[in-house]
Amino acid sequence: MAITSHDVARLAGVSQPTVSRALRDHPRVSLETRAKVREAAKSLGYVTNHAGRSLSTLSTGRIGIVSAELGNPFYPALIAPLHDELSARGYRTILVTDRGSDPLELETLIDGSLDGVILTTSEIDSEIPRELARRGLPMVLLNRVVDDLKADTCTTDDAGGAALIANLFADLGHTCIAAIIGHPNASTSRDGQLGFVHALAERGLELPEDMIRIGPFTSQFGASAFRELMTDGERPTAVYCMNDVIAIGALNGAKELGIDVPNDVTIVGLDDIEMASWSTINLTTVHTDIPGMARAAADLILKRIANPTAPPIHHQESVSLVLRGTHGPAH
Amino acid sequence: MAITSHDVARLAGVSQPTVSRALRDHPRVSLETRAKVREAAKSLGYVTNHAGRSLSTLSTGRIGIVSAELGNPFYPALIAPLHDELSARGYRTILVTDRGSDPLELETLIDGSLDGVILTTSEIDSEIPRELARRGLPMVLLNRVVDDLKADTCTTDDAGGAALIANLFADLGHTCIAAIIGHPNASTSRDGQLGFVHALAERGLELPEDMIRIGPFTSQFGASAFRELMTDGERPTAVYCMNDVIAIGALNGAKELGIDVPNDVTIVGLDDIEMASWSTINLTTVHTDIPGMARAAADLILKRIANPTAPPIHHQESVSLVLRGTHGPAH
DNA sequence: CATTGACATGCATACGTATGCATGCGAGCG
DNA sequence: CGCTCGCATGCATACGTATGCATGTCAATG
Repeated sequence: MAITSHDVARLAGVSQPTVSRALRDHPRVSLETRAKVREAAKSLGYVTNHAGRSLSTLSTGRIGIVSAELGNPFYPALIAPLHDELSARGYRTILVTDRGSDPLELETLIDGSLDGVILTTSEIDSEIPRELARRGLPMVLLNRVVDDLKADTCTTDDAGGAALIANLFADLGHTCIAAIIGHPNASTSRDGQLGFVHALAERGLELPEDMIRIGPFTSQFGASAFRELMTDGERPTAVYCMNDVIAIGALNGAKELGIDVPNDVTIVGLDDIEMASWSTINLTTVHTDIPGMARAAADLILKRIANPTAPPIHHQESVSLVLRGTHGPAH
Repeated sequence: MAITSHDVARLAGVSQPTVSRALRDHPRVSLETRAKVREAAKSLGYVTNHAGRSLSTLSTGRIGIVSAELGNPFYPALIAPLHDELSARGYRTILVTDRGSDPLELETLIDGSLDGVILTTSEIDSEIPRELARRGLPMVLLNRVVDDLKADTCTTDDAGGAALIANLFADLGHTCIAAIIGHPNASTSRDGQLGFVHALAERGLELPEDMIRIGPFTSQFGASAFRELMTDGERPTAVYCMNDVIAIGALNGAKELGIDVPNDVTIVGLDDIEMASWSTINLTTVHTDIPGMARAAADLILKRIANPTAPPIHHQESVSLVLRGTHGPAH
């Protein structure tokens, strides 16, 4: 059915190996033969079969990107530049959407169809990165990290970002402070929370238990957690949200309750996704260079593929405060 | 380096073909041997090599989804249920992000590494679907369609949705009506525009040239087009946006200009993505059953793979109006 | 006890490509 | 004119798995 290099060889009047060499510009094929083979291949519409090539070369030219939360715009924003960078370096990108407990996913990563894997949504106790490490598959942990694993990582300064916000709150005179935090098995949540609490403490402030809400990284959760915070017990005057999606959910919750932001309450996010800059949102948040982080991760995985035994590299992207319209002084 | 079925065979004391059969529960392998092989495979951590299997069976168990605009939340919302449905039916999903003129992309689709392809962002004159058709690769056109091609399609009733909006505008008494439309080489744009103009005409209304803005499906374009419409010449009192992302951009533009929605102007979108229901957005729009459409597309591609020569099927998803907070009567 | 048949397994090979090695050819040199 | 060398190409094979066919074993049957 499909056209093979044997078909091309027959048409060009050469052997199959010569076709293989000619199409990849092997220097030991005469220019004349190369042209003849090229023409035959073109006229037949020949495309090198991936399974055959991959079986023969024991490499695939494909890198997997594992992401669980495509619905969170942070991830598409991360994946697009990753794809572009890898593509420019001659690698194809396979997006593996990790939808929870699908055992097929792990197999997809280790069945030999990928040269390397970039994990973006690992949890602290994830088995997948450990299994990949065990099998020696080149891997980069992007964004979220896993404990006690010798692997390349590429992260943002979550603790530093949280500290920026803690100091902003302190500068604005807030004393009753709340936080809406992502699930704690994401390293970003853990590091952000620790960084936040630590920085508050340095300013003589604290984050009491009942001012913390923990849940998924969704706007729905942001909204419901915010409503809870504003209706149960004492009302906070400033709310730190672990990412922009949660923060936007909190803004939705405020709208529903008729609470004015920033006059009644300050809401701040983290990531600076594109939506945060929309006029209808106008969220004060912490900026990270997402494309820059993606390019660094692309670089790391290619280095790792080239040299599987080099010591692990840890790249950390710096952060900066973006003051927009959702913060204000304590009243 | 990697474990092969030969290694398992050696450990289990059987031949390689027996390993192959045992692991796939071939009935002609004794239960005893199956257990022995399973144990050997498990202890070695054996995973079937994809290239080998694919080369031998001439099928891959993988379906490609081609999407260009992951940043538009419509597509992740479409891809997630597609992935789930295909996964439940035993197929893996490969997301191929089509980033414009990358010639590698086409090769990725036709190099034999996919059993079928679902195209979500084809343009009317796209070469890719035609090339796939020429090569007889099973294919479904989802969301956007291509002219003069015998292929399965799965679309929403774009013209019907646009007509719902036209009638809403007419019912509300609007006479000065504008439209912000996506690029015209997307079939959804063309059909939506035609349906809109036609339905307006039936109500004795029209859409003048200078009330139309055409551009990409982004919120940035929605905002800039809206600002133009409100500052050049006569001001429309109702603006039809070709999708929710553009509509939200228009809302941003309105905010920047200090224009009140819906008192000063009516803005309506199309798709009913999740963001449209957020309290901070609260967009009046047209609802489509996105997961339902995805499931239908999954069904179509699997049917097509099972029977490549059956006549093409055209699935159309119906639509309904969702009245929220961005429409109002003409003043 | 010989024959048949069901059943379990192994052998050989195919899938498509890439590569080490051998071969053949022509030119250059002594 | 014969030898050597370089270059272009073909041959054989490897990559890992799946499958048609042949083979072997054992129990049941006449």
